[in-house]
Amino acid sequence: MEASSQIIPQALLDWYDVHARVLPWRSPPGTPPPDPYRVWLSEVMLQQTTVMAVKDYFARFTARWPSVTALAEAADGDVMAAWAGLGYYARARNLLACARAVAATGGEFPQTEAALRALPGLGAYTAAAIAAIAFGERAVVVDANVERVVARLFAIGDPLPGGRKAIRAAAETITPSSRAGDFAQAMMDLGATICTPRNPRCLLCPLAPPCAARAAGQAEAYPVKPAKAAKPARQGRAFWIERDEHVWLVTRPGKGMLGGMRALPDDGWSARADGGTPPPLPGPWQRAGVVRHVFTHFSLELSVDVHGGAGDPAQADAAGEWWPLDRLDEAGLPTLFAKAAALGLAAMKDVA
DNA sequence: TAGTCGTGGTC
DNA sequence: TGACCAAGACT
Repeated sequence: MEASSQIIPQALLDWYDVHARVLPWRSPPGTPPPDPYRVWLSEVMLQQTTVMAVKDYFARFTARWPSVTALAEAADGDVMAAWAGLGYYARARNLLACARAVAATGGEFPQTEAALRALPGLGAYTAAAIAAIAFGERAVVVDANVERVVARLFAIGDPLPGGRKAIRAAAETITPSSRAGDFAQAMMDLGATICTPRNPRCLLCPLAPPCAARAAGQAEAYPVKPAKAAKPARQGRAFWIERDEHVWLVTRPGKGMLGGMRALPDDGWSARADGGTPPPLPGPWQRAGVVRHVFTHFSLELSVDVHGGAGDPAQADAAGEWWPLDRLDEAGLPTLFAKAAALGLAAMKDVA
């Protein structure tokens, strides 16, 4: 590697030695790497998710399942319920699949980027990140932070997603062969705290001297992103059926929206269309309220209706279970249905 | 390649 | 207040 290409990583690592964030899944700069299990778990949780949101979940998961073999032996429903509220539930399904694959091959994570990439839920970013952080491999780690830092550093104006090829090539040129994990985490810390999407703090940036976008006074203009499509507004209904201090809950199909999660029965709303399928019991139904929830690609106005009659959905050939109200917080409802359940619960209390 | 897939914080 | 965004993966 030429001397000039080491200036950037060296400046970044010097900055990281002083300013590294202290995080539960991280070891301090220049110290031995953390347990690969904790690196893997944190990386999966951090996909498209903020550090603040992950912290509590990481603590609960590691306390309950201290190793990958312990997690591999967990029941599916327990893991899904523990993940409830964190979002992108395919990650939890893949987490279990990955833990079981690792446990089945001896309980040790593979130590190379290529082998990690083959595991469920580990894409290009996560495989590279684990290889670098847990095993010290010189892997080119490119997440949204790195994309932003590199696009600005080299003033790469090719719009995403096509511009990712040029960004990756540029990232390759500044990735050092030593301290691979620290370098990757330093890039992400820089992107999270200094080289932010809006109002970057260039005056505090250790990479300001060589930064091409900064020199042009155009840091915030990079990376160039395409305009986003408008979100459709959908409508649907959820149904609260209460008997003897229990509520009727279903488990959603394994794939698709909120897949594998417990939920209130609903009318089949989706990103593509409003709901419309009939309720699990004949009426009368009474409107308890409306929940407004915004997903990544659509918004939903979900009416919550409570049942005011008799009948048993279990005898109406519906798949589900009676869940005790005093343990509702253990049901692992995703946020949308947790909000809906709060309305249903309150409405029934008012009646009583 | 482009669409799908959650949630909560920020400005 | 709404649009943007976060340590992306999968199909």
